Amino acid sequence: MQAHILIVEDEPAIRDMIAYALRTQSYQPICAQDAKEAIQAVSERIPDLILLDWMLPGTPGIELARRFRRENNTRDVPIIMLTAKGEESDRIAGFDSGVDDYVVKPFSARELLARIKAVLRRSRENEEDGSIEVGPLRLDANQQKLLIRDEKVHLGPTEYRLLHFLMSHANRVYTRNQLLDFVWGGGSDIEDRTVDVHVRRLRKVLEPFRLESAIETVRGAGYRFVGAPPAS
Amino acid sequence: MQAHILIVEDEPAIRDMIAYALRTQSYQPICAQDAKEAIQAVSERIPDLILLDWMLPGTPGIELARRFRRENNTRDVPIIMLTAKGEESDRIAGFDSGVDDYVVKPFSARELLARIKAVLRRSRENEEDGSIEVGPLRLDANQQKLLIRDEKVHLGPTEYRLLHFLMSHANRVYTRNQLLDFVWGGGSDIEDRTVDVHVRRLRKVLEPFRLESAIETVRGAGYRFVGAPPAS
DNA sequence: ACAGACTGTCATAAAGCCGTCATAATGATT
DNA sequence: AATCATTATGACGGCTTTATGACAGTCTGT
Repeated sequence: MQAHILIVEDEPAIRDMIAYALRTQSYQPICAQDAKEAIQAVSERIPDLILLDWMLPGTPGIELARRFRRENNTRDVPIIMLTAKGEESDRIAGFDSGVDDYVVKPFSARELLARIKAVLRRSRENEEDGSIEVGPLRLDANQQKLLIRDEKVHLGPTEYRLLHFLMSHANRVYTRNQLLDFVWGGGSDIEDRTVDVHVRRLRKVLEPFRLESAIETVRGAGYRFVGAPPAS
Repeated sequence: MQAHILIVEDEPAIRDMIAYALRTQSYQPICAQDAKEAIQAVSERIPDLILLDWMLPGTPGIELARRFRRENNTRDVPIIMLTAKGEESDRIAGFDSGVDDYVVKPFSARELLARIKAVLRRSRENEEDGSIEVGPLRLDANQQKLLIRDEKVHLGPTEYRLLHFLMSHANRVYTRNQLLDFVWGGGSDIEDRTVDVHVRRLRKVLEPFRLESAIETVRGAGYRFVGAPPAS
């Protein structure tokens, strides 16, 4: 079944370029110039993926993304942001609003298609459950299992929840107490140093895969899960 | 070949949302407000799947599910329950065996569609006689017989149903209570530890074939049937 | 009513997980 | 460099969850 992809982009040249590229890969593009048209298009058919320009006349893209995330019908439709320049702060705001990926302009058709393919695959794999995939790590919600590069790894319940939380809030620092609240649940009067130990256990699990640095220590603050590989 | 899906739901907003979501995926929705309309609709055309609200005015959903299961025409139509906010006790209160899956409100369109897709796929696979084959295991629907590598093994009714459920929902973890719902049928006021014992009995049966690890324990969660062979 | 097959519950053994602590290592500050 | 503060690490005992074997009640068909 052909995937329908909604393009929300005001610049006609870019829009057409994308639409053309999509068609060559047998995707079905649907075009919208602005937020209004996008909403209209979605009401006719829920797309399988949305390409959303960051800078839109009228309603900014980020606003639209939030709106899609709020609606029940579209909550789970993956969104790829098209951002003008690689403003770090923009990207962070985008990820915060639940955007799945972003591509920085100018981008090549090949690059865009690769991202689309990856996001679609992920969403197909996760559609039956609440799995999370970040880099080579895949946390399967149905199975309570962690898959690293197709290898099954066993996690205890707490480790599972901790990793799940960190992965679904990647690139953001959490203090030990925040983690205790979110992962252990409030009320539990647990020594905050206990978090260290569980982080340690997670890292131990990741070690054989050279991924122990995925969980970073932020001295004086807490811990952070970094999604992007250290391809700096 | 469009799949026809009957929606039995009294809340118009939810009904419409579902119908809309179904149409976007080229399913053919048929709506019913209550048990009476549902029966009427079924008599006109047997749907490929039924979405059944748990709380219905008049005849409760569970009652209707039982009825569908009794009738010869509808015995094999898969049913997905739409249960109100995840009160475990609600489900325990009256799930009947034979419900294929359930979705907890509020649910997203994508989640529902994923479940529908999965259930339809399963039902197509088992369309013939209800037999299931996973790896070296073959469960014969006619007789309560399990064939392991051409050797027939006897199972008790409960063991049979438990294994049948696990095999037809392979690779997914189910809590003891979910298994009680699906396999024993709700309302049965049974100690959840009983599930352990039946799992034990199944494993014992599988042991001579070195297949006892086909049913995995997920600590803190429940049990899972793994389709892929463990080592070999 | 009897034999045989099944099933649910319980007690006990085993296994797995978790939180804490003591100590080493690392980083920051002056 | 010395000292203080923060984090990493390994070990341990307790506790919770599962596994397992035994047993008694129920049901079926004879």
